[in-house]
Amino acid sequence: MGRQPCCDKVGLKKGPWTAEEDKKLINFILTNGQCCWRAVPKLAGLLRCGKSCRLRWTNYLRPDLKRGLLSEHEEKMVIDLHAQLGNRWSKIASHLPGRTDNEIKNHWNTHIKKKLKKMGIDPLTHKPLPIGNEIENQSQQKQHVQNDQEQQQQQEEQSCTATDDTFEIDQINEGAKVEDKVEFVTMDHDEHELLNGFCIDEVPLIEPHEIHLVPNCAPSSSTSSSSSCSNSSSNFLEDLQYLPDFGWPNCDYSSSNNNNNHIIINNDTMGLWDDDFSSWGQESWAFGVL
DNA sequence: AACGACGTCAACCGCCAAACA
DNA sequence: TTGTTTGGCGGTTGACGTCGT
Repeated sequence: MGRQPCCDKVGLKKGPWTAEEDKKLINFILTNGQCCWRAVPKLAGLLRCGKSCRLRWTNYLRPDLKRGLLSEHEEKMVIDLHAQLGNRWSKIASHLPGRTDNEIKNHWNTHIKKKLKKMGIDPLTHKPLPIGNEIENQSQQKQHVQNDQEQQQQQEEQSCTATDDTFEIDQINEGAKVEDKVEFVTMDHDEHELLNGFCIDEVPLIEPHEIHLVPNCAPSSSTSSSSSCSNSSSNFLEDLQYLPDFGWPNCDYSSSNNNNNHIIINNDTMGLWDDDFSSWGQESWAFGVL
């Protein structure tokens, strides 16, 4: 027999998350790490489906998330990657540290699509839009492009069995678009920059004046500009400062700065996170409340 | 000030591949 | 080997905010 069902979906809450629920989920994950999501709602005292918890965490609560609009460079990367990968948002997101597939997908649909159209570029083909008869041709073109993409994808799949990103990038760089090479070169640089210390213009998930997740070696210098916290989640951040001791095995509370209330988490305490946050690439982190 | 249209984005839905018993 | 569950993904929805009239 297989495993137990994810959730019975009876009496489970749906819709926007409340600050209280967020707090419970954050508290649980920080205490226990990410284990099996099915068990999370029960153990965390949430009337939510495990899937919903996972989504909330990965798309909104994860402390390594960047918030706010995508920078121009990130936008450019998304466009380039979309030209090569199509609507494979998770793949695209994997090249943009701190961004989720959902976020990129939304940004694409709401901002980039329009921008490209304004510029006379078809967001599907990434080629100049035909002059006149645009609307009539679009549906036909969509179908055509879809077929082309499918064919291309099939060819890709046939020609390679490896699926890791490095291989894909190599393939992409060998692909038809020469100009994209430049973008990937700069992306590597950017990724490196991001992984080693969060880029300067990043907008952290948690309001900087409330909670900081910063490299221990470099005190936070967040210059967030226009963080737009969602309605339901703005209050929980304030509540976070009242969270109980998370019980990090080797948390160095003694070294927490009284002014900033930073809690220093050494790398060897991050076992719980290894699966998902290895990309943080930091020697240690400070998770604190201002 | 009131209303409707439009834009944004968090959350849900359904499907699929991988993992598991 | 097979059936079931889980986690992840992309598409879609709907609530909420903003803008224009």
